[in-house]
Amino acid sequence: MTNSPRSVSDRTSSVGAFGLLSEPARRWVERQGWTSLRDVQERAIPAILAGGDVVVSARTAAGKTEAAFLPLLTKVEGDAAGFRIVCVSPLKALINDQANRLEGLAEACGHPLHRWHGDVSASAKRRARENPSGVVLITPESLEAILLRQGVHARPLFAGLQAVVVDELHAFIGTERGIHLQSLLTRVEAIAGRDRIDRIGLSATLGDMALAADCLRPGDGPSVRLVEGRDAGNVVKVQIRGYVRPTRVPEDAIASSRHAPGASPREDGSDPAFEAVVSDLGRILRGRTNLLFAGSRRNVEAYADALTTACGSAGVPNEFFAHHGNLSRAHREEVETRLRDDPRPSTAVATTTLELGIDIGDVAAVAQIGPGSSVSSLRQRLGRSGRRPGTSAELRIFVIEDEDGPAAHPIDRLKLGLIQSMATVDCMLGGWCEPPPAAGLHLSTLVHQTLALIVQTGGISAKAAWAILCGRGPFRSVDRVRYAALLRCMHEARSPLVEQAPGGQLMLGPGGERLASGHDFYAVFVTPEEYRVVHGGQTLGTLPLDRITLPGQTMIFVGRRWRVLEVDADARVILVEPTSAAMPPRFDGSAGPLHDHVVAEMRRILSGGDVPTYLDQTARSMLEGARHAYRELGLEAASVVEVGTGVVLVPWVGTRKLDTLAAALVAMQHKPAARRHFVEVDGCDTVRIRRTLARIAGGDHPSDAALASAVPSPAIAKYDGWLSPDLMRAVVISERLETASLRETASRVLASGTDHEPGDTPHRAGTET
DNA sequence: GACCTGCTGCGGTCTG
Repeated sequence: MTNSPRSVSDRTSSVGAFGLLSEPARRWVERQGWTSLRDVQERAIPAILAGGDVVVSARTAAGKTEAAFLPLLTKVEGDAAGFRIVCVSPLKALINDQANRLEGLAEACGHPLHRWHGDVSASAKRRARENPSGVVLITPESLEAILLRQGVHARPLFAGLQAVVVDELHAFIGTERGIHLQSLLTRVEAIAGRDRIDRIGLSATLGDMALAADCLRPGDGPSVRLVEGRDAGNVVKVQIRGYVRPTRVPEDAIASSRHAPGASPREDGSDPAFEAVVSDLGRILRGRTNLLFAGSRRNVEAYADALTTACGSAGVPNEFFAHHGNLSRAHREEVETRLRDDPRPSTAVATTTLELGIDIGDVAAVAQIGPGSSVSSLRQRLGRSGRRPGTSAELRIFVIEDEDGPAAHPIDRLKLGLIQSMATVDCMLGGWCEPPPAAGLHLSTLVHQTLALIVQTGGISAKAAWAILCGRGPFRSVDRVRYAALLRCMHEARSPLVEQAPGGQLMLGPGGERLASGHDFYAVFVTPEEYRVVHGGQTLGTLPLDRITLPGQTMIFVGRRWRVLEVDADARVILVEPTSAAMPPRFDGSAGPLHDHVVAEMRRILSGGDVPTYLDQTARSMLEGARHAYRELGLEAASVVEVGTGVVLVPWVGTRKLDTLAAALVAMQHKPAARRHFVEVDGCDTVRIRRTLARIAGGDHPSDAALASAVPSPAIAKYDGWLSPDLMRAVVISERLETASLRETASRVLASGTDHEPGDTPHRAGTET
């Protein structure tokens, strides 16, 4: 948006939407010096002025915020007390960004703007509560806090509400927090005594926008109007670079030649493949502003440290800075500010923390270690680069694969990290991205919302609670019978969460009182307890509590090396001092689900013959080797490979179907382990597994409930622990498994192996070369 | 075989 002598009103082509705005809003636009409204604004303004629910989608920095607030502030009216517009945002940092952006516009239109989140002073919130008006920017958790703590007194705050805006709608889709938000919006409508209050969703462009509409108005997605920004994306330059990690040398060889080049990869950084990646990263990224997505916090620390060290060795100033969720807010803001405002080149080495809409400006290039978690994440990341007209987005993916060796697992020869990277890129270039998971039962969050509704109302009948949460709200797949079962197990907990008063009203039991009065009740997600890492009185960040840390131990953190001085278990503080040698700390976590479509693309790549130009020389020869191994392992024909004392099943399906197959095999007395792309079954041969798979394919397999019982450690969500085994199984069936696909998955493994009837000589994967 | 997000109100003490 550059200054220009010509204002919007001079241009007849823009008079359409511009002319619909109120005079103060038009004057504000002119004062910005905009020469025209953006495409998405042109089309969103009439849609929002017409009323009803609207999803506005466009790429980052396309002007979505103004596209929503120009028309909303134009039509908001009435002098009665109460908030006119509530805008819910997933991050405190985004609320602060938005407030700076919207303050002038809101003021010009005569409406006050309130920020409302945990870092906003209690006095500012009290002022807003006592004199509610205009626009409030708020987090879901703070909205929950208002409903909980104000109870019936919250009604005047929302009675005159004219619209709800959901910022970064895509960040809520398919998540537990998204269900919470949907329930909150229903409760706000109920407390305002209104059937519907207009909802405006601001979203990144997704593969299927109908799913965003369903998220904005659960149960009535088709009534939501979609406005998609048409700003053309810039040219994308992609490269996938391969790196071979040499085979681990035998133990005695390590003992005799510990420092020999090409020896076994070690965690202290003497892994030659890691060093080659670091050296190329330094060469490619230095001198510009970039993002490097390293995948895990541990990798972020390892790469940031190695790149910083390399800068030191080269005698140049450091340009590489770690950024992840365990680092202090102050440090992260410093990195964000440097990326955005500092002319000096810098690269943030980050996890997913820099994927969301935090304003860091345009970066020159995006680099990534490994395939990443999904196509939609890759798209978000790439959207950070090449936004200026005339520039192109640059993406480089660095993939390390082990060298084929005598001790290697046969499946490793397929180079699935490289193949998944290629599949993810191909899906993205083809315009596809993952849809959110099908709606589950979300009973953990229903436990939370039931408690919250009781606190908010001071007591409510089961019938009325069901009507709001399940009838109108997001828990539509929970019928009255199942809700009664849920209330029963909430009541039968060792310390009851709910009790029934003589009049039939639901009240909190002692267990419910304890949960609802706790500080962490406002959020529906769990956070593990953590130690604060402190140096010289400054908090550097936090580390998970379960990590055993002892004085004298060294670690890499914030991209620098430290020695632990003291661990204070009571205060949960780790005191550290700088040191010279260290290893990155471990964090825990598990991988997210892989979609069927990406896995199908992987198979297409392995069975195909064309070599994409985006591969570098090493990646090309890796692909050639992987295709050779694919044929040699017989995977063109069969999806069963004998390995060691067991078999590997490769049905080429995504995580949920793979987990379902593994659960069925457990229930049928096998010993499977579901890996990222395949299932390993120990102590079993081809004949026996084919017999089992044939039974499954024929429909002779355990019931859904038996499959759910075979899933290890099913409790994941915050209040899962309060569900009965029956309800927990129902949750697992609806959210973790795809039982309807089981017969087909088994058939896929069998059907591709029609050349190998039971009794045929099975294909034997040689571990010899 | 990963990541990220959030948080009230009250009563006490201190300061200008």
